[in-house]
Amino acid sequence: MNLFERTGKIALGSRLRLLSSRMTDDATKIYRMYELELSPNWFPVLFILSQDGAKTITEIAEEIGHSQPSVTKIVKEMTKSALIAKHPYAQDKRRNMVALTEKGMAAAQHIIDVQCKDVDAAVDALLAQANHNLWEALAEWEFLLDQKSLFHRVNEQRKLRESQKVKIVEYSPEYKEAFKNLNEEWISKYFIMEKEDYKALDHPQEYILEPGGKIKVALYDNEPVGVCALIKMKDPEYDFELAKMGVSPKAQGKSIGYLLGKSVLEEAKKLGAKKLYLESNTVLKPAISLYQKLGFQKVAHRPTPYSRSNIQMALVIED
Amino acid sequence: MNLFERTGKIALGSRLRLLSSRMTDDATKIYRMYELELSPNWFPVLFILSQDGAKTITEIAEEIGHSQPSVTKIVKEMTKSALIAKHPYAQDKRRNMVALTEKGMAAAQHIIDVQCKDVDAAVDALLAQANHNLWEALAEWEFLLDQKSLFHRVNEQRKLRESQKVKIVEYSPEYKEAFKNLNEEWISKYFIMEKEDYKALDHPQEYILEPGGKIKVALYDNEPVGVCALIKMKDPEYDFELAKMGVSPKAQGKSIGYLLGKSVLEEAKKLGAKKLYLESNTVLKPAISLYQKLGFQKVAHRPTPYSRSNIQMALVIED
DNA sequence: TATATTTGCATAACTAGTTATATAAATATT
DNA sequence: AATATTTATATAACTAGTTATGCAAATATA
Repeated sequence: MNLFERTGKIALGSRLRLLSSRMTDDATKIYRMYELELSPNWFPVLFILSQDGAKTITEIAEEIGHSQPSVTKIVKEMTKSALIAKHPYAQDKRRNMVALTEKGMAAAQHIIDVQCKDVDAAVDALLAQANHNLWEALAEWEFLLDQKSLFHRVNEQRKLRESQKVKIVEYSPEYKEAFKNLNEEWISKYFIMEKEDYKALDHPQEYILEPGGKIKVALYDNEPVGVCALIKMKDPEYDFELAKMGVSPKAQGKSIGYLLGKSVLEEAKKLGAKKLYLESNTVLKPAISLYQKLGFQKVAHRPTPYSRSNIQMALVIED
Repeated sequence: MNLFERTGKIALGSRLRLLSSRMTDDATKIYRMYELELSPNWFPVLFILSQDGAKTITEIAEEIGHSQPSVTKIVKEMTKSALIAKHPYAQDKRRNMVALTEKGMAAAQHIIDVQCKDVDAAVDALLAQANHNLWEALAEWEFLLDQKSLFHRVNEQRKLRESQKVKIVEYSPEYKEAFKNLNEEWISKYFIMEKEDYKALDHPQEYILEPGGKIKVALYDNEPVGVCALIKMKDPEYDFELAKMGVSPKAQGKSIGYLLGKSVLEEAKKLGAKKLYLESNTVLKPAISLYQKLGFQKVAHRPTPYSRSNIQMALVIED
């Protein structure tokens, strides 16, 4: 069986490279057949100059999707072959206006009138023989990858898979140590532990659960890797505070924060909460964006026992 | 507008290269994300060794479609990373059996079990979003190009286009010189001019046309570039001999010989001929294959006035 | 107006492959 | 058995691009 059928889609890059090198090799032969003394890789530059007239090297590079040094090199070669001439640009001495010479124009005209037509016809005949249109498929991929890169897409898949291995469970005393450690880790990394922290982390039973709050624990391979608390508030406006969310840096990239948040939100809904509150600090950018993703929005400042808090957010729970 | 839409299919190679380099760049990032210390271009070697066990460098190169030096290089790098070990092969000291180490096996297993799955899922999702299936299209192109290369296909188109500029016309005295020159050119290149040649080439009117034969001339840009004669035979078996076919080397690659042959065959049919004959020499390989393409088949030797003739062919004209 | 930043281009060093060629071992031929 | 050819691998030189970096000119900013 074909290598690519065996490896699967992961070899798509290789497969494209192989086909493209095959085409490039044939291109060399094709150019030789038409007896124009030019190298196939000059074509994009030749074409763009024949259509758009004089251009700077940087403009050409942008237009044809090459790097600037690549165009510099091609222009140098084409200048040597007298297809191109450089014209200094009075208004801006850094720029070199690059334009086709008479010979260059003639070559471009010939290649466009004759060679392109033959190649077009040959490729069209090939496309007609195939069930799946390669040309259109390439255009679609360019478009889709512009919107979201392959890296981005693979990363999403990875997260999805990893997050399926994460289990969110109810707090029980066996997680007491994890609850403290996972929070202490980030708090002492960015700030310092405060009195209020010790109260809640050392005595979750008394300070969180008994007053009517909840704690959720994220397990990965049965190890606790994330925690999040829902703390009952004595406030006419808010029912609960989302707090003490900590995720192990070792377990990042598995959407654990999101899964914990979602689970806590569900819990709040079950408990009949109407509005949730949280406090954070703007240096914790990933946390803030997670809160936004969960639906929290910034609210005006209100008194807080934590000195690290410089942003407050709220979420209205919908039915 | 997109460059590729402007240039047309001639830039297919460029388009493939650009997409493949985009994929390769992302592949580097993807490999980094999975924190396996391996380079994406090692993958085909890693994969094939994990599936097929030990192999020589040349075997791997063949399997994955790379050149042997490319595999030598990859194997060297992978050996340095302790993924691969070389085992001398007792029966043949030139060979190096290359196999994965424990570490290599583990890396392969991980990449196949985890990374490939994520990439597969991401690519499948992409393919599902597109109307034209890139993966299938690539497979089809590989198959179609195996059958006939792009160069071959473009050459066919060029010939087709060029041959449309060729006009086949009836002989008239203005072409007398061309008739002689075009034949003398090839005869004196491969053989020497014989008495019979001078008779026919110096006096086409008397020796060919008046006895009931025909001469056709191929014009390109209104210049005679090819000639072919149909000579009446005094033979119970054959009606005409196809002879004195000459095409200018400058006008090759335009299917002129074929067009002349077809035209002469049509003429013979009009004249009620049942069977045609020709004599040639096996050194003239393109001519022999042209005659075969026209339908002529080799027949047993019969007396001939030409010393250069070492093959005889015949064609039965169908109604 | 002096200074900092940005821009356009050239150059160097790198990448991932290629073809051409050298060398030694194995195999075929005389 | 000696010699010629083929095969397996290594190495060198090339290709067509890339990124990184430096320099000078132009533009923005203090």
